[in-house]
Amino acid sequence: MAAKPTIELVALRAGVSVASVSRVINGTVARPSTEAKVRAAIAELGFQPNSAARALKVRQSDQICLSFADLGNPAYLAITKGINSVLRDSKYRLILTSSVSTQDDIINHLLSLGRGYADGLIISPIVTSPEITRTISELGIPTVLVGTLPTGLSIDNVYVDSAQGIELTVSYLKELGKKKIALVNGPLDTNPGRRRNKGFQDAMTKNKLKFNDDSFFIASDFTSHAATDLLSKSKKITEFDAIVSANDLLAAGVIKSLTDKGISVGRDIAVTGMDNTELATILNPTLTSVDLRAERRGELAAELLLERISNPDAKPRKVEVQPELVIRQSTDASQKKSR
Amino acid sequence: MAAKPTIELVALRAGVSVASVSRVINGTVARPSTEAKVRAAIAELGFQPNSAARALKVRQSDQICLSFADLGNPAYLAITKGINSVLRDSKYRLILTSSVSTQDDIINHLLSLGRGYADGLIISPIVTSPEITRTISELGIPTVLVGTLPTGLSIDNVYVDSAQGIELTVSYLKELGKKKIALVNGPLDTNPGRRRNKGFQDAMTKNKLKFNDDSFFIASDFTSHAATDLLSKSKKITEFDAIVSANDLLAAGVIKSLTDKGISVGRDIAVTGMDNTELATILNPTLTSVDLRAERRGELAAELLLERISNPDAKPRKVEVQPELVIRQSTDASQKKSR
DNA sequence: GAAGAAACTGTAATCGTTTACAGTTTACGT
DNA sequence: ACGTAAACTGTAAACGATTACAGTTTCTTC
Repeated sequence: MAAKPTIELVALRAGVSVASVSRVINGTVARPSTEAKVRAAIAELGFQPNSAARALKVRQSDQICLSFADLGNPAYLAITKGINSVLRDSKYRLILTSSVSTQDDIINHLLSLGRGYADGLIISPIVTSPEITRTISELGIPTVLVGTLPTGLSIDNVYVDSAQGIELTVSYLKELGKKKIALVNGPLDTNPGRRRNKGFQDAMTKNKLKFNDDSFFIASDFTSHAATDLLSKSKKITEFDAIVSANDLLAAGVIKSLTDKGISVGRDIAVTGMDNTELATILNPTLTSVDLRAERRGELAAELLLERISNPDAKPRKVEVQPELVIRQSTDASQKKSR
Repeated sequence: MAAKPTIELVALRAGVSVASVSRVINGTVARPSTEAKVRAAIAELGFQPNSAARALKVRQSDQICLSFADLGNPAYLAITKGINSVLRDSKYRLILTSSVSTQDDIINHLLSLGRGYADGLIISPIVTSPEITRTISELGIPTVLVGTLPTGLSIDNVYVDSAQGIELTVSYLKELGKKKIALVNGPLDTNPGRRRNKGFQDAMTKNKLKFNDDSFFIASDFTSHAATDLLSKSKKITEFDAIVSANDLLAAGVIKSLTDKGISVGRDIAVTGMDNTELATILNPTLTSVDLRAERRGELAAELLLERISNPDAKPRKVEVQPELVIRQSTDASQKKSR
């Protein structure tokens, strides 16, 4: 390996000044003849401008930081895909900071952005405390938060109303003639868990459907195993004619438990999921699920962030994405294969 | 927002020189009294050292770049998790470069590393051409390749022998008394597709099992839909007593098609998958699958890279990970729930 | 308490770019 | 062909850290 060529070497080779080389690289004015000489020298030397030096001088890193609690979660992954599709053609690189789960983790991570290694941040905190939002605001770094945020905060925000997704599900089930509807949810000490419990209560009330404490099944986490563990011991579950699950994984566990009990899902009991992941089309029967548009939220977040970066003083925006119910065999056995 | 504090401001505040501040930050010698003054000043000002300036001076970015064709693929995601778990406690940040799929993409991306924004690279190219491996070698940046590589190349490498995984599956099926075994594979113009076809042929030959062209079912891609599309029109498939699928998604499609035909998977026909993703435990019946240890490969790749960075002249290493067959209901109906 | 060694600290150069400013060349109109 | 405006180019000073080197302080030892 020869030493890496610098802009100075290129200038020497091209017989121009370093300023001219820099200008060619950055697309500012240059006479065609100069540009040609510089480009030739760059090509000959295989020159690549040092990003640290540039970052130091212009005070921007061309990097955007992504901060999620757990990339393994398909919903976050879908968000990431959306972000990536927008950023792919931009100059920005994506930095991953996964497993930032506790409040202290998050705050530390936010503070570390003061080192200037990122021009913007897309964050979806699993917990949203005032400390966190305050730190974000004080940080002064362009930030978009994916997830629901208390009103009155001036942070760009894209979110989906999952409660509305449940409402969509419940009224659809009512139309199908279902009367006894249960909710299979994950832990209530999480944002999604709380929100979905509340959403279910509201939806049931609004649709004038009866429910009580027995209508709620709380699994130990949001996985399919948690759902099977919970339901395999339960006999009560078969008294319901429809089961709303807080996500697709739980729904998979529900379907499995019911099938094992000899119940025909889609015919005897309707089951719905939430997130509309690929799993919904793989399960047998295929799963009716609320699409929370994770990938779309990712795209929007990235777009919002780019606008924020180019116009830091604009008024913060909140963008809501509409959930969408996708009907498949688990509620309607007549459905043919669909995606 | 006040202007960001610099090391100079900290020095002023602490009543010492910038050199001392730098030394305290970097943990080199300093009198306790000096250190205390500096730390106090840092805390007061909320100082965070600028990473671009540091990177420029010390010629390292504390960033590691990850280059995958498609993060959406669960296997890549698992590798990423493994990498992340190792890098979490290091000083390194992870940069994601997803969707680097064609050879030109890869080469361009490799060259761009010349800008010095990463100290190391973990790459799993979907295609491996001599141009690519040559570029990696010439680049002189510490690199670990995840995936199989022609012998004789001096690049750190971690891989799993998927053919051996198929051999494991086939001999297990033979033990079960299966005689007519089919392979459901994805496209043959991909590395995994080619490799698995070959692996199947070898395994069948080695186990003295009969097969011919009709034993190979080639889906249009590696998804469950491709498998169902392929098999729903096929009657031949029911002539087999075991079906080896090239990954879990295909296996899901296979199970679905067979179930729709009224065949009891695990009892009438055995089905196996590959990758041992979470899906294997969710499907009904649960899926016997070869674990290719993706997360483990990620961990190893990260460890290899860290060693390479700290010791650039060491001899390149190839690390092989052993595949493992996980038996579940799709081949053995007596299996109880397992994970 | 003084000499010498050891430990620490400060000054200033440096990393590789960008860009303000001043200086030079080219283009244009007459 | 000449003057002026427009377009381009070069010099040199940043950006904010690290670190060699020399200078200073503290510690040991007698």
